[in-house]
Amino acid sequence: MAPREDGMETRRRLLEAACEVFAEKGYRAATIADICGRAKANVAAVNYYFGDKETLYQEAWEHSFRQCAASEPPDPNQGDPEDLLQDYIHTLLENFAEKSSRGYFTRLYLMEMANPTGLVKEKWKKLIEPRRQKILKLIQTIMKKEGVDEDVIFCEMSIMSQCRALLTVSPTDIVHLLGRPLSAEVIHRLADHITRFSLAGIRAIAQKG
Amino acid sequence: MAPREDGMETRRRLLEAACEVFAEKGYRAATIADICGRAKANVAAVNYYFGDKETLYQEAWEHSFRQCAASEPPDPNQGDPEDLLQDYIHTLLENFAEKSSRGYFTRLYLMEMANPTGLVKEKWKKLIEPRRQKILKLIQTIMKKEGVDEDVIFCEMSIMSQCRALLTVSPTDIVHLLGRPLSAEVIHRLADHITRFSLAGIRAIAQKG
Amino acid sequence: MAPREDGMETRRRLLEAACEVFAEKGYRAATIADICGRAKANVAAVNYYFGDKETLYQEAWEHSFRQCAASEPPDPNQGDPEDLLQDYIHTLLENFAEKSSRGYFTRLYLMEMANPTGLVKEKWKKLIEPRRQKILKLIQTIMKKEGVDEDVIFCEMSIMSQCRALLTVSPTDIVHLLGRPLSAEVIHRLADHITRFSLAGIRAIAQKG
Amino acid sequence: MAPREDGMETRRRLLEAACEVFAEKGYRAATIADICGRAKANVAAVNYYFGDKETLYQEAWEHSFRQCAASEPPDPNQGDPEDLLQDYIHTLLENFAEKSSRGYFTRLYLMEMANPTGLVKEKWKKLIEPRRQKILKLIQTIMKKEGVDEDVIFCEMSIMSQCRALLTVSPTDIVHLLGRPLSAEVIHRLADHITRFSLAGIRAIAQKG
DNA sequence: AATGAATGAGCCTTCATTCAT
DNA sequence: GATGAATGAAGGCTCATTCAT
Repeated sequence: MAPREDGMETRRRLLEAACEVFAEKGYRAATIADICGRAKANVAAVNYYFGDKETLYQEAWEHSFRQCAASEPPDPNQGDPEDLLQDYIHTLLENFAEKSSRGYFTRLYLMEMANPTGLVKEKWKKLIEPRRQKILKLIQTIMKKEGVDEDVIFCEMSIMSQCRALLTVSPTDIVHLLGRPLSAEVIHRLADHITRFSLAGIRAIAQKG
Repeated sequence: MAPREDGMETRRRLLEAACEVFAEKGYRAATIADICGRAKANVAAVNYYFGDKETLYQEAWEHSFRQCAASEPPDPNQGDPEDLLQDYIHTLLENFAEKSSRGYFTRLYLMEMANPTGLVKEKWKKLIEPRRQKILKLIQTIMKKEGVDEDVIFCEMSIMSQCRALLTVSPTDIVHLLGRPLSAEVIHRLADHITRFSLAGIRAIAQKG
Repeated sequence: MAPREDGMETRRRLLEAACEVFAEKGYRAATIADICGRAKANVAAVNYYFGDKETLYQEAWEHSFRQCAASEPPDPNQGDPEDLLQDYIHTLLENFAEKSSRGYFTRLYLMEMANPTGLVKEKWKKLIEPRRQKILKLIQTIMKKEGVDEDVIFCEMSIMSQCRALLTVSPTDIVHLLGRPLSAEVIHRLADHITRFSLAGIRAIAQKG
Repeated sequence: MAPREDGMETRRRLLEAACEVFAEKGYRAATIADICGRAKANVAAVNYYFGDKETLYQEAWEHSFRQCAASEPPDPNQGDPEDLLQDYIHTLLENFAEKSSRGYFTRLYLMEMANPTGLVKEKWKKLIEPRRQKILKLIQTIMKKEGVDEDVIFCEMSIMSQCRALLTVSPTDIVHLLGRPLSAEVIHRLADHITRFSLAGIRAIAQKG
């Protein structure tokens, strides 16, 4: 009945749906039936195209990461390091708040951190680590350090954990925490806050010795 | 083999096991059979003592929180606010790093934030909110503000999210991130880092106006 | 703590509660926990006093029957047979409509007919059959027959099934069926109807030959 | 061993088995495992085709009703009303006595009346009520009444409850009650009895005013 | 004598996966 | 190549019953 739509089209829809559902419910709570339903595909489609749920999750993880290219960290040499950090924080937070497909990855990422499935260790190394190295480099530059030492690592942790905080509050809690819904404007102010707070922190750490 | 330990003993064992399993696997992935197995009790014991899995989870949440009493935030009038904050951050991180039962709560807490079950809203209000208010007060004092405004809220978020960062890294990742296992000594240095970083951040925010 | 209240008192309360719950929910849906709860007794009490759920049901069956002594059928020689039948039908219907403990038996009886547990066959023979014989005798007298033949048996069935009809309509359905709640007055009119309808029926059958 | 009978075949077998088991044991006592066993299907088949036990019960209710199409009540204008009533009563009783699948509905119906699950209210309205209206009309015609008043409703109750009486006696009891197994010939005589008894009853009620 | 604690068996349901077409 | 049909394994929950005191 349905025209032969090249197969890869169904596969792509499954991937999109998987990102959506996994990001929404987490690995365990997400069901293949739900994913296939949203992709308007048969329940057997996941096994046909991906083999099993685990593989689908891994593929969805990478897929959502690729969609989210905007969060590519800046090269420390492309401008003033502090400005670059500020821009990156803003981009990251906007990305986190994003409801569209570009926002899936950040949820998948956080869930994996808080409640690891252990399924994406390889992807993590392949996709996350290189970016982290770039951030470390940027912070190192700001701190005017020779290499990436513990201070740099700690500062990166401080900055990134603040950015992630946005993910750990549910929309309803945000109203209570911040007294209003999370508008683009509040996101912007929060990004400013994190930047100002962190640059001061970085400087304090850089000068501590 | 030895029943009749007069009830509350079995109940206590179930609660301990529940904390352990929920903290390890999350609400969904945890099974009653696993919990009862570790508590050396029958699968029906959960129903007998708690009614259902949801109630057990809620009780485990509160139980693990009570075990974690060391995290009681300081009163802003009990000494120099900055010293109090430093002490609190140290206590918190030691608590977080704790592998024993006192450490369960922090994992349960983070999982609930990243992947909410929606089952602990009441407990949250009762247990978490009062402490948060104390921290806000302490930060407000440090910032020499009249009341708790957005700056104070953002600063609290910055500090707490840094402390929680310790939770979002799995033990194996820690080796890669920090280059060595998480010793008490590293925890101490990290607490120092967060304190120094955050006090500088707070000051920068307080003076921004 | 509780004073030693003779034990048999608890047993009696269990029996009352069992009648109530079995009549309300049927054998399967009734739970020992519910019965013991209403009797303010321990869950183990039923097994202690009655051995098991089946025996409790049988005892409750007989107990509720004994409570319901008003439905003792009349002796055909105690007055005008048609008047006696009329009185009996009225008594029966009032009994059926009864909400108090006297009304339990009629529900237990009907449920057993419609959905037999097979547990009360002996009780049935011992308690129900003798009454049935009396009714048959009464009808035989009205029909001026020499003995209990098929006509008499069929007439008894006709009359009793009409009386039982009251049980097969739930309170809410009654509103729709009869257009109003089942008041004592409607019960009375229904008893009049059944009497008039049945006496005419009996006469028609008696004269058919 | 032979799957792929193209779906509806297994579904049909489940429905048949469900009618059988529900009619035999009632809603609560019937188990999905038993039903699937008789339908030679996996326990998960019920969930696959019907979603849950409740829906299966509702579908079985309607299915058994459709099988039982012979019980369509007559139109009062299609002939002599008294003859039509006689024919209908005969049809009904033959239907009730039926041991094959056509007889399931009457048991399901009576069980629902005596021990309501509350699950078939909609089906009841859709399937039972229209028929009842037809019977009421027929009785009204016989009584030469202008409309359906309480007398008509009471007469319908008297007639239908007599017909249903056949259901409330178990096959073994029938031997004791009627002195012999329920042969087609006895059914026929019982139908004659109910007709004669009821027509006399109706006339007595119609003339009472 | 009487009871709170504890258990095992069974039920309904969910869900990833497999199979025949 | 792609899908509807079908299944097995496992989980949560209920409940009558038993046990130790």
